[in-house]
Amino acid sequence: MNPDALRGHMDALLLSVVEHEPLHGYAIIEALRERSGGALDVPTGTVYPALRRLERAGFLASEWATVGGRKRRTYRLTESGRAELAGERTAWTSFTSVIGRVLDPQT
Amino acid sequence: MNPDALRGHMDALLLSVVEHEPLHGYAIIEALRERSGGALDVPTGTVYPALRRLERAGFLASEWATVGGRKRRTYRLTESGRAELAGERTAWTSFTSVIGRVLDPQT
DNA sequence: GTCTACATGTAGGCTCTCTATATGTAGCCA
DNA sequence: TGGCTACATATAGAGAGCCTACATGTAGAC
Repeated sequence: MNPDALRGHMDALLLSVVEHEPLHGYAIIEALRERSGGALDVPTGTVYPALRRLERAGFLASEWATVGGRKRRTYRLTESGRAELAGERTAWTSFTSVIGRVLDPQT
Repeated sequence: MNPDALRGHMDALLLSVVEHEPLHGYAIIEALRERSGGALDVPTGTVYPALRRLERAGFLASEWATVGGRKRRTYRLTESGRAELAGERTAWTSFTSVIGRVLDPQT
């Protein structure tokens, strides 16, 4: 997967994966790998800064927890984040429609 | 259309649009706008450098022409570019499949 | 005692797209 | 004559975000 292709879609992926259950960074990476059937293996250097950015933007909220002696920062979707995710899904649909039409014109 | 979303897909768009007929930069911008139903309005500052990059990469070849007193640099797809475009189309299909699966898991 | 899995984080680089600007021709209109 | 719009190409610099590489630490297995 070409890294640049993810540009501008990472937010939607991250928000989507914590939609129904709060997860910490490491678990988010694993969830992305699982949901994508192994195609998405996003490095920590991408995910952690992105999560902080999304929290700053108000789309995520986090709190620390200690599980099995290890510290985790668990992120959950805020109301604002839920709205953002809905918007991202709509944008994704129109995005694929537009690009798809250009790549394979039904002429 | 969020500019970042185009990242990594611009090449495919540009190659696709000159697949069946050579076009010059200005015409390429118009073709993208038409094919996308007006959704894609790519600025010249994006297209011209991108075309040169694709030519340097060997995917496009260009030659100058003068039409109606105006100079045009017309780009055509090379054999290498044709192969690249095919690869980009395959990549696009798997890309949309992967992201789509993460955004809307059929769980 | 070492290795792997778990877990978070930052610094710096890289690349691409965008905005803004520059340059010039052709044609229309007042 | 002057101004406006469409046509046509090009570059400089900014901005953003994803990546590589590195740093740090715990827990458990062998």
